[in-house]
Amino acid sequence: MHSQPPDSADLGDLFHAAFRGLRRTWAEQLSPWELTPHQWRALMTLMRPAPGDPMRLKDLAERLRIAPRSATEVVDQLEVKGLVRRDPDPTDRRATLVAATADGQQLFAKISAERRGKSSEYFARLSAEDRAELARILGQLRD
Amino acid sequence: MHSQPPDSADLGDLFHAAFRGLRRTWAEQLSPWELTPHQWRALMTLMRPAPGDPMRLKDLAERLRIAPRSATEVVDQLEVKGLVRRDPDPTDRRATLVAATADGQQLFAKISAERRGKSSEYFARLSAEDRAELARILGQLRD
DNA sequence: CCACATAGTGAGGTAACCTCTGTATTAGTA
DNA sequence: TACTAATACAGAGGTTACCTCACTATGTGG
Repeated sequence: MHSQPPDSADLGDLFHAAFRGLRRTWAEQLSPWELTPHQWRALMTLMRPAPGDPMRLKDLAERLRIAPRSATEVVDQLEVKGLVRRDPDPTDRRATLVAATADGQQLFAKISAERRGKSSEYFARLSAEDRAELARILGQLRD
Repeated sequence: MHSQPPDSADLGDLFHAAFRGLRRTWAEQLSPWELTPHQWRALMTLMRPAPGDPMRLKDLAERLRIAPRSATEVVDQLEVKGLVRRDPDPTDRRATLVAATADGQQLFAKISAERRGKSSEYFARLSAEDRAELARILGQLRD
């Protein structure tokens, strides 16, 4: 009579706890490089299509699923650190193209390697099956 | 050659997206009552053991997995709304006991009912099996 | 009784968002 | 072609949900 199935409250709580754990782990892993998880995600997104490939601020925002204004912000931060560069879009003078600098690309490679090597990955404690399962379920939630 | 397994970056992204969705959904559902998700979680936690049961601020913080100072804050907010009351702990004059007021209990009941009825629950789009699976996997992550 | 720990809070800070407004610039219509 | 509407970005300012550090009032163990 007491083993109620995981209701929404519990799931929400679990989700909340797990997410906070993920954030904390990321923050710790990134702290040696003085990058916040947010900045890392942005840099990663900029590297997605191809390492030096420029992207409009607006598109970056879309991929990060944040408001364009918020993309401006994170690009500002990365620009100050010299990891990305803003260039005017030659085809549209309203737009600015953002691209990772050589420094940015190097840092990205270094951190990626370190993370892969360390396997201090947050999700490492899950089996491969569970990771796949989690990805599948989260995919359903996103839609 | 293109269906790479969900690597950490993807999982992190999926997680991020899903969590933001959850937050947004909650915020929308709670907005008619002018409660933030955080406040709702705190109120819910206070109702956990038993509806009128007082709890030390410190214990509330522990259950919410936040710093005691942050619990002070959310209790302040709920107190202003009259949903929660602070009383001195008779057994320890350093401590304060927090308990949901009658208003708080009523609001909790009303919102709980509404949410259950509406089934506009964020996790409703998942099958029962997937919800259980998700809970199991998230539980492993929390440890 | 004295050192130390503990409970809560004031002060102040940060990350990661947001909206609203304004200014270029481009695109669509008449 | 003129003129209006939409778009891209950034300035200003706000919010949520946290945090640490320092302080005060208590309680506890030697």
